[in-house]
Amino acid sequence: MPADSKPKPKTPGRFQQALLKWFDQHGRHDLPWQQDINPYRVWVSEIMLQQTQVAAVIPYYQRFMESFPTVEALASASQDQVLAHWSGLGYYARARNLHKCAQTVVNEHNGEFPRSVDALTELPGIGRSTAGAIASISMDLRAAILDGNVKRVLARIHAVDGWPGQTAVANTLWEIAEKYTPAKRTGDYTQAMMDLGATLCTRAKPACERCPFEQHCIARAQGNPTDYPGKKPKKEKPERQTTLLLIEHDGELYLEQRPASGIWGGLWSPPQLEGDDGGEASAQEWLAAKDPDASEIQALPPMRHTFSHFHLDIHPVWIRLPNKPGQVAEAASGWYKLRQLDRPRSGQDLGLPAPIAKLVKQLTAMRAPLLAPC
DNA sequence: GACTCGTGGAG
DNA sequence: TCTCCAAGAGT
Repeated sequence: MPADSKPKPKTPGRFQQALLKWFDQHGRHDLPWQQDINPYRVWVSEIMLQQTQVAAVIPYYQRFMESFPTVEALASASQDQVLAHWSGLGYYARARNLHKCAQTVVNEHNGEFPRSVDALTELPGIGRSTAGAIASISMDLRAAILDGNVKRVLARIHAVDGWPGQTAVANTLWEIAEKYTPAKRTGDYTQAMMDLGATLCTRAKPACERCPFEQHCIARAQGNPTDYPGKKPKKEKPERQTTLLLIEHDGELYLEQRPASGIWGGLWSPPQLEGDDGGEASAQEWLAAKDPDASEIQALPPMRHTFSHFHLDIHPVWIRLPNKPGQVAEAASGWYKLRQLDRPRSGQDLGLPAPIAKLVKQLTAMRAPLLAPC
């Protein structure tokens, strides 16, 4: 059934008033990015919050703002520094785009974020919804958003069928979102919709009895709010294997920087042998070609890791080079040498992927006596 | 439109 | 242990 033929909820004016009243009483007003609001702070928060829950973002946001309090500070930082602050948060293209965007704002916009949705969308990492959030929350412009919370709330109120990943469904939701977005208190309205979705109109157990729209929600009337929005079609996750070479020499672990794009782009990791069947045999082969004199090699327990679109079995191999590191050390001349194995996520100016950080921590625990901090 | 891109919490 | 998916955007 097309959304247009369905009964419509209350008029926009009533809708917004009810929502804002609820927001004033029950909304969240103490989040870090709701203090000292300006375009820079809101922008950083919105990027961090993409596909990431509030609780996970808060400590990252605070550390980030402490190190990069202004767009100028961020623009003049190195990419390694930025990625180090993002380490463990995931979706690292966000950090690379964030850095690039800061430099664009400083160099081409006089250090000021452009004051329109269209101009904001031109910037790297800022799409339609994030632009709407920045414009409405930090600039008090009338601009709509359509994040996961708003999609869920609107899909339920209007009983919009289908998965929002489909363009037609998304277009329908955008239309509704634009229609409801008020010209006054737009920032509060935006926050209110997200708060409603995050705290009350939740995915699994919506608290309809506390919702300001209870009497006007079609999905509630139908008795099946959790059927909205429609689910994403399932897909099989392919299996991948990798051998991770934990090469240690003279109390240091060798790390190489990953390619700028792709998974963990720009982050640092022990060298990987990708696409093989994994394990000690392939590591032996690799090592033999590089350094016949290598002393000790030991396979560690494999780690299974699930990404959003594939499974990865990591086969770590621990290689301890003799005092004369030979050709491996030569090959590794451009590599980073990690000394503070016990603190892979602090006091460093480069980023490590979360599973790698964990592994390094484990490795340290195994051989702590030999690798005391210098 | 279909893929790619992380991580941790919830169930 | 496994699936699902959260304040999406880029290719």
